[in-house]
Amino acid sequence: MTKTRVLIVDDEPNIRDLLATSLRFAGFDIQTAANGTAAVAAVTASEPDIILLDVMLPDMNGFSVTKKLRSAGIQAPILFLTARDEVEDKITGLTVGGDDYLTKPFSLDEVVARIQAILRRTKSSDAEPAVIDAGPVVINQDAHEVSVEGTLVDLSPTEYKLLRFLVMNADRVLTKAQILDHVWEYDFNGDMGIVESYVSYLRKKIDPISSRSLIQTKRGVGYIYKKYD
Amino acid sequence: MTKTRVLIVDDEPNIRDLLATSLRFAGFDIQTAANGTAAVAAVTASEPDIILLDVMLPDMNGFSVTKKLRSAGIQAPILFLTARDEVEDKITGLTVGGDDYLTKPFSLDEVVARIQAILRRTKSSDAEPAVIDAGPVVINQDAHEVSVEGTLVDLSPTEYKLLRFLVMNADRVLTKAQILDHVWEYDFNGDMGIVESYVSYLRKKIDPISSRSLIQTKRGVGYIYKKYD
DNA sequence: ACTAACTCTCAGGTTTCTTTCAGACAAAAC
DNA sequence: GTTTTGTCTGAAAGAAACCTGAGAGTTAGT
Repeated sequence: MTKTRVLIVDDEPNIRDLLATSLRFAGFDIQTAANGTAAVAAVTASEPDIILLDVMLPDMNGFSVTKKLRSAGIQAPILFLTARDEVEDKITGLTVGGDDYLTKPFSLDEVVARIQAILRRTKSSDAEPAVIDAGPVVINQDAHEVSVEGTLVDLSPTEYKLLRFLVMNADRVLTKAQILDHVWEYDFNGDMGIVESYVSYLRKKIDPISSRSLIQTKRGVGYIYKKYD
Repeated sequence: MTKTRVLIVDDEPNIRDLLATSLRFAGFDIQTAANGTAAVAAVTASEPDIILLDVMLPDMNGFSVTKKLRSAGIQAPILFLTARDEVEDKITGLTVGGDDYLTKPFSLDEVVARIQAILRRTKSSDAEPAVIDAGPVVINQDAHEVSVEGTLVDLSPTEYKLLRFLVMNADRVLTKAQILDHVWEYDFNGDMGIVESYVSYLRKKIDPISSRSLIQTKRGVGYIYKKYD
């Protein structure tokens, strides 16, 4: 099975590198472009399976790039990236078909999740399953629902992302730094105490349902979710 | 199989030498750089498999160096080194992908362990296995778990590091000085009595489970962990 | 505009870990 | 058998890591 090809189009080098590094680690084959013209050139060179496209580029906007891509016969789904205050006006009408959008600043874990969601919706055989079954915890990513031993639990957005990250890395210790860098938005610069807080919130919600302690503390190292006891 | 190449970037000559010597002994192929500029130059000369990068360098900080490296197309994972009091502010956003960080002062054994953990995650082929199976003692480094004859044992961070060091050097006598130098932080300046204390703690936890004495004393020399009787 | 829910920070409280030390103990030397 | 040397271990102070509740500030929904 060949890797899924992702084209990243963004004019900020920081974001490009951040996304490239993160997605490459997640197993994708990455290409980048800094503007619309380069993007159009890149897709013809090697057709990507999905495109990450910043809506505000120096040379042209999201509409123009999309139009150019589509008329060049590119059918790859697009995940639009946009600043929070541009959302309403710029995005409406863009996310047709399998497309979706994400507001900056995003969390790296969320980008990966969204990409996989799109791949799942649009054909692509090499897609991760929508349901993560990890012992007592089952996460349905399409429905955004979490159940512990069959019981549905109501989680806040951050709680959901944190649990998903822990569960996707089941049986492996994650440091607070790693959790912070993957689950929280990339521009977050608060302290790691927030991870402790959210672990505490999560435990309060999911531990009473289960017969055991699902999220364990590895003192001096981090946290771990164990699939089996 | 060719050796794993490690690039060490730190402005303190002491730390550089300490790391270089220790990692060379651990079987790595070492290169060093004293600042960000030299680091960028070094990676182009010979691409390393992993980079040890001090976050506070005289000419640029961790962000800048990382940015430069990434935009130069270097995809090698990075293990960031940082002073304890810089942690909160300087680190957030750095441990993307397979990256990780370690606070100074660290223990040499820990550096090697972290490097191997990163290589394991980033699938750099020539990686040590996550599970160390040494007779009765089995250490799962991903989960940070230790079992003796199948029974899980709960160890403190230092107990864990000590046992891992003994087990990784199974069937070889280790002097208290060696143990102190590898397991404790490099600036530790207490006496070797602490090794005795911790050996005692370990024995109290693991010996009752096993049918034999796992850590043996070589009077006048040091300690040895024997895989088989 | 009001309310509810969520995010984030902070500090007090609690638990666990580290380190030192002194006396008990064991092995080798004489 | 006694001394000397080296090792073991329990106690205890202090430090570090972690947990959690309360509250301020923000956002989202009605």
